Amino acid sequence: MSCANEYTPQLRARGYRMTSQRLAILHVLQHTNKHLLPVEIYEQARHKLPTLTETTVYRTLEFLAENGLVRPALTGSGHLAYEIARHEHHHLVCRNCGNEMEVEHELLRSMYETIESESGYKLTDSHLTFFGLCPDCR
Amino acid sequence: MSCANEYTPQLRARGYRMTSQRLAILHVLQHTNKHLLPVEIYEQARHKLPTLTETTVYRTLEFLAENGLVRPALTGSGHLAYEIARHEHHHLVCRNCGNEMEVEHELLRSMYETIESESGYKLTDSHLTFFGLCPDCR
DNA sequence: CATACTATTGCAAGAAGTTGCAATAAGGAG
DNA sequence: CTCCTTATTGCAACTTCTTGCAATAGTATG
Repeated sequence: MSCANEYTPQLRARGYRMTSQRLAILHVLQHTNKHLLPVEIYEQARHKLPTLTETTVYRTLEFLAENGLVRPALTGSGHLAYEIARHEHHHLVCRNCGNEMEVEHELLRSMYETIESESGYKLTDSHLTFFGLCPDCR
Repeated sequence: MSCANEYTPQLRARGYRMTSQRLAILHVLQHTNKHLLPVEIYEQARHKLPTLTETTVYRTLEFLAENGLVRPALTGSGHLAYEIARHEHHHLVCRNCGNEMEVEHELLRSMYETIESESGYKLTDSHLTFFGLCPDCR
């Protein structure tokens, strides 16, 4: 079917199934390097799988995010967009021109530790978006 | 009118107006210590101002957030909730029981500096939510 | 390969959030 | 206090997102 098949065993191991819908959505996300809105994913995946519905796209994205195959990110306008889960990172968005760059999760490791020891919580994940002015706009 | 009147000069200074709608919404947020969803704010503010509409609530919250009077926060289910802007802080949510605590922004200062020097961006604000397991659930 | 179990999907209805535009009302000026 | 400018609101239509439920289709088993 597709290169996205590498994900099948990951789902199986957790008792879930690989379906053509999940495959189509993963495929779209694998072949872009930016994060996409649910509608954009729907439009693109529909080319491969015309029977796909928006409902399924929303549910699938939430499902894939819970299982760590994709990552949600908050856009500047406050909407959720998704991207394939590669190395863990966060986003830094320019408030002026909208330009974006990635912030390596590694940079935040010591902060994670500080928060854990101060709070007593065991951190599992986080949802971080930083806003600012890029070098060109400041 | 209300204790929220302290905000009037802040808006005036920026060329905006204080209105009964903004006052009612600020009032609601001032008298709770948790963050509220737009619908909840609408329901509560409506008691004081029955002519208020949901449209206005959404627009007002976005406006107040842009002007630093309220802060948006992402809930566990991925929705935006709002709270009055007091000291700057972020949220730590338990993935198991939903319990929440605040993370002082101060704790993140050195990370902010690291990000600024690595990226060349000037950070203005951020949208951070941490997830994990609270002491009781871990 | 046929059967059964149940995870997953599609549909339809509904809830939440957004947008354009004409009407309203802050608040500065006379 | 009245008039004028224009920021802000309410309305209505629309888009986006969510939910319940019956139908569908992966996949394990015999």
